[in-house]
Amino acid sequence: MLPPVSTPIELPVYQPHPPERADAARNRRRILAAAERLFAERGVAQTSMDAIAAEAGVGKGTLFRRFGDRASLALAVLDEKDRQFQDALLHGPPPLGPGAPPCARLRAFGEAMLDRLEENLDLLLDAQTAAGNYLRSEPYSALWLHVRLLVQQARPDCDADYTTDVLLGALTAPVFAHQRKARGMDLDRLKAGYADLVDRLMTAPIRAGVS
Amino acid sequence: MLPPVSTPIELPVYQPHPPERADAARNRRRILAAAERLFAERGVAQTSMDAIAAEAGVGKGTLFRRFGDRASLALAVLDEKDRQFQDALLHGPPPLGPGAPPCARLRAFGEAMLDRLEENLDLLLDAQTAAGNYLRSEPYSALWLHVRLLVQQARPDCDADYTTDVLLGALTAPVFAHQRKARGMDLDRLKAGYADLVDRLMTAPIRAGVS
DNA sequence: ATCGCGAACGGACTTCGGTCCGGTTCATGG
DNA sequence: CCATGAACCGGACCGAAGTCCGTTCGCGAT
Repeated sequence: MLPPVSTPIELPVYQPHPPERADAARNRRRILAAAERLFAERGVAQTSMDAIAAEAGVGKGTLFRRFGDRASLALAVLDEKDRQFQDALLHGPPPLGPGAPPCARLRAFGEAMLDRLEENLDLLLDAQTAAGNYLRSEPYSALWLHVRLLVQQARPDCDADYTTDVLLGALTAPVFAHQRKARGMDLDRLKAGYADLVDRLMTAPIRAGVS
Repeated sequence: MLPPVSTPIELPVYQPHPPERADAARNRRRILAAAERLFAERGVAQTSMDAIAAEAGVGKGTLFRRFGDRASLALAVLDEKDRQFQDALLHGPPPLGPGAPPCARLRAFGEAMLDRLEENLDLLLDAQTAAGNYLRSEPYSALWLHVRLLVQQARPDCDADYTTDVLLGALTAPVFAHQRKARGMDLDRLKAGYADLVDRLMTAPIRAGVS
């Protein structure tokens, strides 16, 4: 039990970003602004990369140089939008922020994430549809570490890595979209379901035998 | 508590498939064979739809007419490969098949699914990377109903729909790929984690309060 | 102020998934 | 055996993602 924390291949090395050139910074801002605008006015799925480049007054090559691919751009736009969410987690008031017991924080986290999904579903779908590259992204890693820490505090006797994956897997954009749209489950039901999930995972008897 | 089973928009109507024309059937077989061959010999990701059409000696239009899109083709190929898995679930020996207690069947199901993921990861990644169209597919629905039934039997006092999503969410191709490749978790650890997940979800105290 | 270099730029180009539509083929009724 | 129309075929075509590479330009050094 309790397998070691695996840091298998590459741990997140500090990247000393050689300082960004002035025009590069300008273009990055332009691109993000253009993307945000177009996403808002005609929908994420209806917006091509060419259109964003044009709207930003920038070549396509520049766009891809800075953001790599469509999913990463979506992620970057999203990142701007919920930077506040990011540090509500770290420095905000309880129960989302520090100060509340870990279980309560996990529940609050789920609720906040579900609201976020409801709010930015298109963007999140786009960002997560790169066949798992999303799971390697920096924003996801941050969420993962956050949850993992809480899990470890609340339930030191389980495989925290795995449990974290389960909890975050339940807050995935495609799953959420399906629950919400195809099955018509409403937001409150999902919140209740998640809260119950946390409860059950965190309060279950230790290593229950077969049933 | 216990929200009603939602059958929101369209329930699966029986489609009386007007009988398939001879040439159509022949081409479908050719395409599946070609796809399987190319996937095997040069990898799923490296195989374009054009290449499959060419290998099958068939026009591109035909390919897309029969399978709709890339993900669906992957799913069809997969379906051929694990038809046996499908009915091991329904008619095979316990604990996978009927006869064992639901909890045991859920654990066996997870183990089998993980083996399946290990075996056909590329194919499954491809099939599931259609931004959630996979979740509407027939094979997925079958798995979902299977798990849902077991959940309901093992734990009649919870939101079975939601719990089912959680259990299947933990067996998703992108998550599996990330656990396996990026984090280097081995298969046994995942199996243990899933079994423990089932245990915790099914044996947790009823409606535990806050902690 | 000038120079030189490497990073940044941008748009033509390639690739590939997916659609369209005119021509062909299969199955059925006469 | 033939007429007929529905279903099917195939490849030209399209739009969008992502790459390439010759050109430009910011910026530290002289």
